[in-house]
Amino acid sequence: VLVARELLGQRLVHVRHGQRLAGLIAETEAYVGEEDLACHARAGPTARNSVMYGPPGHAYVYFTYGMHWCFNCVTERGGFPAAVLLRAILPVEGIEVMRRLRGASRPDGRRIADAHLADGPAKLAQALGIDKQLNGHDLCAREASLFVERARALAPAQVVAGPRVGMGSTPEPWRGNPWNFRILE
DNA sequence: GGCCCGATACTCT
DNA sequence: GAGTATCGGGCCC
Repeated sequence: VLVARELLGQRLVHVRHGQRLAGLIAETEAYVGEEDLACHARAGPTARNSVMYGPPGHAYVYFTYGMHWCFNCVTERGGFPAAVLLRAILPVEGIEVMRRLRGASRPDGRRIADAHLADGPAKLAQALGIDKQLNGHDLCAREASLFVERARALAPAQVVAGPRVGMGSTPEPWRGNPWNFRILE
C-alpha cells in the first residue's frame, strides 16, 4: 500500500527500440497477499501469478479479458505475493509512438488527447508496448529497459485514496479497502 | 459525461 | 464451463 502511494508522480519509463516512452504515474492499486481476496494470489501460487511470489522490484504482467495486458510492480519479500497495479500514466516522452501503439482514434477521426492515451491499465500497457515478454523483468537491474525514475514527491493533499476498481463480488473488507490511489486533477 | 454490450482467450475456487 | 484487476462503440443526455 505504501509503494502504491509513493509511486504516484514518479516516472515510468520503457526504452523500446532505443527510444524512451515515459509517463508520470497517475493511478495505482495495491494487491496484498493471499488473504486479499481481490489479489491474483488469493488461491495460492499458480503458473500465472508465480512472479508475485518472487523477489520485489520485478514486473508482473498478466493477460486478461482475452485481449489485454496489465502491468504490476512486485513488492514485499520473496514468498509473500503482493504487487502494485499501474492503472494510469500521463504521457511525457515518446507521445506520438504511444499514440501509434494504441492504434486508437476517436469515432470522428480526431486524435485522442494525450491525457487519455494511457488512462487505464490495459491502455497503459499498450501505449508503452508492455506484454508477456516483460513478465518477470527486473525493474531495478542496471540495464533494465523498463523501470521507474524519481520525478517528484506529491503533497498528501494531491493524493486521493478510494476502493479498487473492478472488484465485482469480492467480499468486504477487500472490496472497500481504499487501496486505489490517484493524483487529484 | 453516462449506460449497455460485445469482443476475446486465458485461467483454474 | 464460468469468470475475468478491460476497452471501445453505439447510443443517449
